[in-house]
Amino acid sequence: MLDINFIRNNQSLVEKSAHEKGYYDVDISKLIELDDRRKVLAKQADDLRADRNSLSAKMKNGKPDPELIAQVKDIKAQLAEIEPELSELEVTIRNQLKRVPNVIFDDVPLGGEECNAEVAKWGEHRTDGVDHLDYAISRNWVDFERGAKVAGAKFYYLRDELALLENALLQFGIKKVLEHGFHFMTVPDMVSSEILEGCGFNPRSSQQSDEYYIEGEDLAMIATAEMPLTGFHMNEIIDEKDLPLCYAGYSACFRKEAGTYGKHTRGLFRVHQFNKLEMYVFCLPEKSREMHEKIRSIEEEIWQELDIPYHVINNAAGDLGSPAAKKYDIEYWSPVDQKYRELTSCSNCTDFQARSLNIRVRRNDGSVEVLHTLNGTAISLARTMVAIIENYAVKDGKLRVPEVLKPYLNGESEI
RNA sequence: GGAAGCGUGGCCGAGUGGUUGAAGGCGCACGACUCGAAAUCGUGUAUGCAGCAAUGUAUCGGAGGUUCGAAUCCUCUCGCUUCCGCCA
Repeated sequence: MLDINFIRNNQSLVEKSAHEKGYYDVDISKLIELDDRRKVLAKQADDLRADRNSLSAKMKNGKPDPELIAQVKDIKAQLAEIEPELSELEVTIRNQLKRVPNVIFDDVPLGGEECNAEVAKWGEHRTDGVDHLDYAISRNWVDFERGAKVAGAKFYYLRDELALLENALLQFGIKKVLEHGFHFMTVPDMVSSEILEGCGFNPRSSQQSDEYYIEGEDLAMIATAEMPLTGFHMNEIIDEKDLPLCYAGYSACFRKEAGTYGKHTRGLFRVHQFNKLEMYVFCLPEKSREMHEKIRSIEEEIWQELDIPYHVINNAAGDLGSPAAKKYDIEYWSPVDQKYRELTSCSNCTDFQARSLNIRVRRNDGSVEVLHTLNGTAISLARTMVAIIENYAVKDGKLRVPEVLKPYLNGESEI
């Protein structure tokens, strides 16, 4: 969430960003009015408490004075009138505040998805591709039918070489993130609502929530390791000298994907459960733009080494989530569909998530401020396998193995 | 799941209901000493909110309650540890 004082001082900017992102359901002026009221009440309550405290202090020697006690009781009565409204107001303000999206950077294209700007392009488009699902089924590498039998549509089994390919990709991904100084981690696959909402995801009550929730518990299955990685440092103050903190979390990811039926749902591209290696960075505010470029370059490096043609887009405002100030997507060129498809994304969330979860930095000079967080996909395995099959499979033949994956597949050049 | 114990500042660790936002130590910062360093000594060192500031106020896992006054008492709750049960 944003800082209420920032919102006060930059009201039009905040409103403009919310509008550009496309969800504009919070009345900023009203929010500021609520906070005005909160300040007045808080001041009154503080003054009353000051009176109460000084009167109480007069009775410190164990000599209760009926006169003073009566006065204190009167003050308590006044407090009792203010406090409920004050605490209710604080909750309301926080809830409203959580709904105000992060401000976009000035180099984010305005408009909707159609305004996404291509900022880089790599590789030669292949003209012939192999449909990944037909191919994988023909090799008996994937089983959606039995997946549906045990868990429902969009659940699947991977087997034999494809399951081994997934493992090889993970090993390759781990190697890459280690090379770039990330700490490899495995994480809880469930998080509490506090973490989920602090990351800027829609709450359980929301119609748009994409998460699976555990009945009777304040828990959700994670949609990305970004969730537990953000929560990792909740309520902590990190010394400046320890930043940046770079983590790469591997987890299963669970998404309901409600309402996406019909949008390229075939096969492994959009499923309810997949595995992903996610990069996550906590850094100084003035370093986050630079770090964002670094994460993007790592992602590009991965696709180049896998030799998958791609382009990078700077997502337009209407395509950004609530927490992101700027986001890059890497889309690979699908030779089957003759178009680009999303493979990874990386976002600079500035201080948006960190403020919600109270994650701060203690500067060398002793001052404390909210730090910045960023996240980026290292490798999303199911989708990457789609891209690899499309680019590397030989129709009615074997799957050629990308050079960098050979070490993890017994040195085989085809499987 | 049953029983017991414990949750205090960046960390460790004191804390008879009343100058306790909190002793002491560690760590850290600055200063002195030194050619420099180590050691030593001195000073400082939680966060939120309001305020230009002085300062006020809140916070000792969380939420309620008792009291003129709660880190200290009561209730609930969450987490951790240990023992038992169960189990990859």
